[in-house]
Amino acid sequence: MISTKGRYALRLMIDIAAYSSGDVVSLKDISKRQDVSIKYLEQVVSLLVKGGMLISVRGNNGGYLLAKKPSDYTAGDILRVAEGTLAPIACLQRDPIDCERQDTCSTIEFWKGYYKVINDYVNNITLEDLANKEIARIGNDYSI
Amino acid sequence: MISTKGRYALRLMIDIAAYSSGDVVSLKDISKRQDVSIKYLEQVVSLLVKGGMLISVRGNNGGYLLAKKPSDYTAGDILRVAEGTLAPIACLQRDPIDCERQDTCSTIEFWKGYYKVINDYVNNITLEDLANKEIARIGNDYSI
DNA sequence: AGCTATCCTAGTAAGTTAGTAGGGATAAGA
DNA sequence: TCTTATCCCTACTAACTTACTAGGATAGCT
Repeated sequence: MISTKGRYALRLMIDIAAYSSGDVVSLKDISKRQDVSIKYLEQVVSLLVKGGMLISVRGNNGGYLLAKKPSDYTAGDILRVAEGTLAPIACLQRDPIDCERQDTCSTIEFWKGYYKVINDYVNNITLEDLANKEIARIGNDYSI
Repeated sequence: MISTKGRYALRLMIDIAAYSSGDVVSLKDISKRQDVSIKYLEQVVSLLVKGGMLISVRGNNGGYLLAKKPSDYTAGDILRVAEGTLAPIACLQRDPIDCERQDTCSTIEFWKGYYKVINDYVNNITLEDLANKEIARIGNDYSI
């Protein structure tokens, strides 16, 4: 299963994409909207900064900015930075495959295919796609 | 990630499909071929018997038999019995979805799609497909 | 009865998860 | 310059999961 690190990372990126209008977004605000403690978000966001997904601005009135346009991130990029890997089994984590049983393994092709459908899915959904849904939702709520 | 329970369950089912010719296959033999301890296989196989995937025969010369034709199992059937669920996030485990944030969740549709591509993949590969590859491999090895 | 299987329950070391906690560094604004 | 809001970094921990090992009960063939 995808851990909270990956799930929160995705929500955090969507939140920044949806609520930033060029200026920084603080963890305090994200924490309120996403209902996750600032302290835990700090750890999640740290992975995203190190992974080049976000730019941080320190000091008073600091916060985070997207490093790229929302359309330039895929869900896969974000999840891989937060989760480490999306591989279903350990021996697929590295390319070329690192497994001594490889030649006699009756399931490796099956797992490669499994990994491929996941990658094809997450690599074809952008942060823009996800953020647009969120923006639409916020819009709908306001209009009630 | 898929745990050893799921991975071994798949290999165990393929092993039985490939090596049984109507008669039972013992854990002792599977253990040798798959290089997994009998004691651990006992636990894996127990899930498969309870899940209706295998029929067990006790006593001397006992072992296990497929409950159905190899073409009547999908990889998904086997993995779900061994792993419990293939859902990427907890709130998708039950249908209908069991999550209080559901209406305001900006990622639920993304995760539903993620789950769907996995299910589509594993539900369209049968044990027969997997066992045929293994049988071909054994054949190739013998012919060297 | 004895042998060889499956069956069932318990235990456990190591690792992971999902956080909390404390304090330091930095920069804007009063 | 001082305060304060913010990010940054490390450590800690309770609960859970994983990947087994171990011991003994049960069943059935010879």
